[in-house]
Amino acid sequence: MRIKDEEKQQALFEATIKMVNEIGFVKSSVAKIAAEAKVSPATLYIYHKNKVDLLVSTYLQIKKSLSIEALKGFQSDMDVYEGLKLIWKNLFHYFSKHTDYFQFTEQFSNCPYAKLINREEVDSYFSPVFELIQYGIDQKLIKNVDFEILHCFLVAPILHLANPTICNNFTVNNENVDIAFDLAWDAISYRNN
Amino acid sequence: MRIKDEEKQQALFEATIKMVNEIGFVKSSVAKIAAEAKVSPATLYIYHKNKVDLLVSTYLQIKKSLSIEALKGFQSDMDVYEGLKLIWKNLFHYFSKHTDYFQFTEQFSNCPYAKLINREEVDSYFSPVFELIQYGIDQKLIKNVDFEILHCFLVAPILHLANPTICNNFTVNNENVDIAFDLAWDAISYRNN
Amino acid sequence: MRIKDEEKQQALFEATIKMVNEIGFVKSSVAKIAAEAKVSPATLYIYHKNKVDLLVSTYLQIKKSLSIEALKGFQSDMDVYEGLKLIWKNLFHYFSKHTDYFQFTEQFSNCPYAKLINREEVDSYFSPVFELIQYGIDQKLIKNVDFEILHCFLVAPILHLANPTICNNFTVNNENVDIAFDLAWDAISYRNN
Amino acid sequence: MRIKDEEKQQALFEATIKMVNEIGFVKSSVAKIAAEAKVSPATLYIYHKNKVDLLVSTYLQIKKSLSIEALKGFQSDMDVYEGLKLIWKNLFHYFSKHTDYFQFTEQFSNCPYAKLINREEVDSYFSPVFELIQYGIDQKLIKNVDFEILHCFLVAPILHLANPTICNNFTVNNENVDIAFDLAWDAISYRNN
DNA sequence: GATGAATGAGCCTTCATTCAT
DNA sequence: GATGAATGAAGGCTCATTCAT
Repeated sequence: MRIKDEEKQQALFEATIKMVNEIGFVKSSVAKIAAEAKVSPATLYIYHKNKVDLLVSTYLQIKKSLSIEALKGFQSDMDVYEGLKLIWKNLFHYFSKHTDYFQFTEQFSNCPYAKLINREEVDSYFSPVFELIQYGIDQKLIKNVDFEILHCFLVAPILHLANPTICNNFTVNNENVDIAFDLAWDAISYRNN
Repeated sequence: MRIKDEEKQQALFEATIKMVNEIGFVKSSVAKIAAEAKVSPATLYIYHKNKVDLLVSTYLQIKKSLSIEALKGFQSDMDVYEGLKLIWKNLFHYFSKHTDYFQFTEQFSNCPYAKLINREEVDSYFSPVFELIQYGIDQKLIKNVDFEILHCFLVAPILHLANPTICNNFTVNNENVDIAFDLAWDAISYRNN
Repeated sequence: MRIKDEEKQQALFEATIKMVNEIGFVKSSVAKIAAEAKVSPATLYIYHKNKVDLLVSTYLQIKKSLSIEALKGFQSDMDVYEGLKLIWKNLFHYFSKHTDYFQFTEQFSNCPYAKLINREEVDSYFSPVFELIQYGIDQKLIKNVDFEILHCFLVAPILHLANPTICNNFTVNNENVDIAFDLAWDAISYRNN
Repeated sequence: MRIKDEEKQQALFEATIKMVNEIGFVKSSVAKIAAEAKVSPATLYIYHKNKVDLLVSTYLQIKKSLSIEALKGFQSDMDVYEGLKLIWKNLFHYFSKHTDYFQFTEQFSNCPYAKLINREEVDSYFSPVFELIQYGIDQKLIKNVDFEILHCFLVAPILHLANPTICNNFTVNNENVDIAFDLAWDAISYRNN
């Protein structure tokens, strides 16, 4: 008996992302993805129940790895400002390094496949961030407004600026990333003037 | 020669949006869209060169109407804060009223069809906003940072908060919209402490 | 607008029977049937909802035409012996003339597709025969036994003898058909010795 | 070298019959049959050259066991009437006990797989019956007509009445079986009135 | 002997588009 | 202009069979 080939699994993961980014969900057929992964279409079905399962699990795998990278170096006793800035920079770094992964998830979250995701589970990967924000609110460092508002000022700008499909006039470098964070911080933090 | 039927045109527009929102680009076939519009597939080709043309022109039509609504009541001599707030509220209002249009464009902009759009043209619909921001910078009311950064803090949060696919715990009402704008304003405006 | 083509319909009917007889249900793909009918696979789906519908409606059409041929020349006031003999001969004649139709129905009735048929409806095509048998019973010309037993002695032998797949040593000619009917008659009729 | 596992062999035999009866030849894939037998598809190929071989040998095995059961208690010096009646009852008994085996063979004999069977060989299993009929003819107890006619009146009714796919209004019990045999006997025997 | 992995070929069906009326 | 019929190509998926362990 042959054993399941980890390389094929990985090749399918990469091929899926590549094809979806290059030609979109609409034209990314199983045949093309399999060809890109140098695997038979039938083989794909050993690793995934069907096409949707392939796409969903690709998405989840990216989100998982993203959450790990996002929290790299983070400690729960960090200063709120420092903590959020670290995560902000980690996210930009991840998106710059894995533009392809990022593009895939953005396309995914904006199409009906998104409904197939258990949002709570994915959110749980990022719970330390949520806790940090809550701590900031409690400490009156962060405005006490609807959580989604805070969350969106901390996340949406990154997704926007790092996304070359949407925003192609922006250069992601240390300076710009720092500047952008300052805007985010000004948005959410208490002014004590 | 009979004249092209304005009603059919409109029916196709609405059907396209409905189908794409319900089942996504992937499964929205010409046949289904035509059926939804109560029109023959062949008829669709009288109004549009091909499927892509149908989608692209649907997108552009929405963007056009969006820009008109966004600028409703705006005057070029407006105060920067007031002007931006007006537009901010107009946008939220439009997205709440036309959730379906909005969803369509979000799905569109995040998939490869977006490459087919002449971005400059669409941006030109919104040029008064850009000019207002630039004026704010010149007047030292708004931070003098990369334009994309400012732009994204003014737009990305709206797209995030108003999008039920992404953000379903947020209630769009006057109070929340005002609060959110204050965060945006704090993000982009000069602090003079 | 083009109109539905009666010839294509008929070509599909014949092609289905031909393929199923030649290579069986297992290997009779939609592609092969369509090719045999000189029609695109897609065209088949204009005339039939799916493959099963094609097979079922082919079966029903044959059964309908069979019932018409079987009852040709039959009158309700006929002598029981003469009536049954007429039908018996009509059936043999039909099966000899349309061996292909016959083979198709036999293969169909013995496989799970048969479950999809509304038996009562098909039986209703043959109701005059059933009434004649019942009349024979009432007149004490035919044994008063379970109806299925009578029915099977009147039908099963024909299906057996006329079926070249099962019975290839038998020559269907007038003499043999008459002889066979005498056996059937002896089976079902009262002996008054 | 380990020895072939008799249990696996048997499991495949049963699984084949079960699947073919439940979903038909068309949908009975090797994978499904193997799964039903709790065996790997690859294992199946140790016991059978290919899929067709599996089906054919399943058919032959049933036919063999059928012939044994059919002739149980039969002796070559039996009275013609008694002999035929014994076999008639044995057949009904077998078909009632092994409805699944029976259904399989009926489906098999009516589809192109039947061509792969060496008919003479299968017939040879039943040669005592044929000899008995011939003896009956010689003794002028049985009509001297084409052998296939006699054969079909002795066999076709059983296959018809015992087959729930074709005939579902008939109750197989001792009384009905006896009555049916009387019809068969009346069909084939000389009348001496 | 036994097995799950692996596969090219083929399955049924739907696709975007054009034809003929 | 409007339409349902028509289609070759391609869609997702499963097939019978073999491979490698």
